[in-house]
Amino acid sequence: MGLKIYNSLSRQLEEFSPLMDGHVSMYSCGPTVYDYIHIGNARTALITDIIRRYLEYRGYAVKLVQNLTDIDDKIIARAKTLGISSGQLAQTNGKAYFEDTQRLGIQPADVHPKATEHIPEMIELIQMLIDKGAAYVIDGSVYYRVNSFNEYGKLSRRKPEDLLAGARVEVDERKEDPRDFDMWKAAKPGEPSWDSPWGPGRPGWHIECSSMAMKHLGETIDIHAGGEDLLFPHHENEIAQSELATGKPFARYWVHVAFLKIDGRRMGKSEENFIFLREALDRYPAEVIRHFLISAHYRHPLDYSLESLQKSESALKRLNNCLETLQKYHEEIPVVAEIDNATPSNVSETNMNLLSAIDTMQSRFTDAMDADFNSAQAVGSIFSLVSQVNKAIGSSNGVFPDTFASAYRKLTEICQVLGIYKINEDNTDTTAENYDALIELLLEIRQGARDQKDWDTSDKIRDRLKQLNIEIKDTHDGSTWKFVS
RNA sequence: GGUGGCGUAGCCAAGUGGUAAGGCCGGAGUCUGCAAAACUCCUAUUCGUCGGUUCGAUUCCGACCGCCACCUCCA
Repeated sequence: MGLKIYNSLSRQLEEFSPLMDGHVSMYSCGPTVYDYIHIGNARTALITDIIRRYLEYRGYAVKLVQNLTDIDDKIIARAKTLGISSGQLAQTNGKAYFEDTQRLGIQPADVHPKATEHIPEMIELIQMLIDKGAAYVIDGSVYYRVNSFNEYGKLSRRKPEDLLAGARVEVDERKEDPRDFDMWKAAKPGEPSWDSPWGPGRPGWHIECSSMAMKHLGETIDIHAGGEDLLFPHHENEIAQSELATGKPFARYWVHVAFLKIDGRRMGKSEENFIFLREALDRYPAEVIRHFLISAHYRHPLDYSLESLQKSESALKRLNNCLETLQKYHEEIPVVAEIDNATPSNVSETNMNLLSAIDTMQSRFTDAMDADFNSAQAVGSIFSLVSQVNKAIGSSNGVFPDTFASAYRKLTEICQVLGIYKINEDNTDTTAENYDALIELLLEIRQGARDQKDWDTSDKIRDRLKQLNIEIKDTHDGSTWKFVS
């Protein structure tokens, strides 16, 4: 059983096989940086991140390119109201984009090309299209002649007459065909511009992706991802430009991420119903937001609500509790010892069951992700094992520490692919170390009180520590503590 | 008008031509000095409605109802 991807181009689930054995080239349409990104934008970025992580987990070498649209009408307009330059605005928001996505645990792409740094490449591509008769110049702007590409509409399945019937197509009398779109926009007075053979101007949106994808990944790329709203016209136009220029398929697998909704409607910037990713990150740990965003399959709409985030928070707490309990086995058992854990004569049924549950989780996880990156199902496989582990810990008769250690390693390995466990682990540990001795002392005193059934003192210590976000649990093996938020 | 999608327990959400993963919330227990955590049991003979195909459909087909999106910038 291999990996299958739903290809928007064929509208079918297809067996995935990259152009070059073992290597995957992937392009993801990035943000237009006129503002911070909202959680809806983050969904697409996160799915891209997880597809990449999973492909790597499966052994592929992935090259991911994600563009930054740093010049367009909205940037110009926003910069004007703020009284700063477009460049300044783009730079500030571009920086913010990386801050936000990295807080969410999204790994940077291998290349993050900016439109303004690829003007010559775009001019070259436009010129090529003019030379081929696929574009025409009017008043310093260059338009793509949709009629010159007879496969136009193959991605979105739109027929010319359908488009014309829609009353919402902007009528520009200068264009030969209402469907034609601009690849180069002549600058109006006062607008930022770049020199070109057709006069000063700036690139159109679609040309930048064609040009930068081909520059960094070649004429044919394996996977092209983006939000479903980009399917038309953006991706349709990318195909038209690129394929007419090269005569080769532009992207082999088109992946489109469904919308994040809020109150049943699409979360969108023009809707003004969005929540910035950074706002959400201030309220919830990154893992919680990630868990929420992958709790439905990427091709299905997902509704944002406080309640949903809380559900994810509770679910993740369950996962964390389990892993924290397992962690000590992992720390006590050297990894090498794990290899030979088959055997002993006194091997219990619980132990056997747990071992097989670990294998089951592994294969169910892979099957789920192989089925067009079904993250919701994949998460289910993880929680099934969590349940098994908890039962085994509860009974704990005849379960080898090795088995628990092995469960810990497998679970954390899988969680890494989805990024739902300690993705930004680094700072908390040193803080914990500093507190360690101090809290151990308090726990010792408390244990003394408990031995004398002095519950007042015992509970006081627990309650006061709780106020300091330190939670104590009494178990059979003594008391444990941890930071909570 | 054109195109596409969705409707599964109180909520969120997988899934399959043979009778429903997982999570959350709630209730009752077990454990515990009490908490916390965990465990057990309870919570869909049923998958929007009505028909059809089939030995059998939630899963295939058709109609209908409801919701959403794209066709204009938007992940």
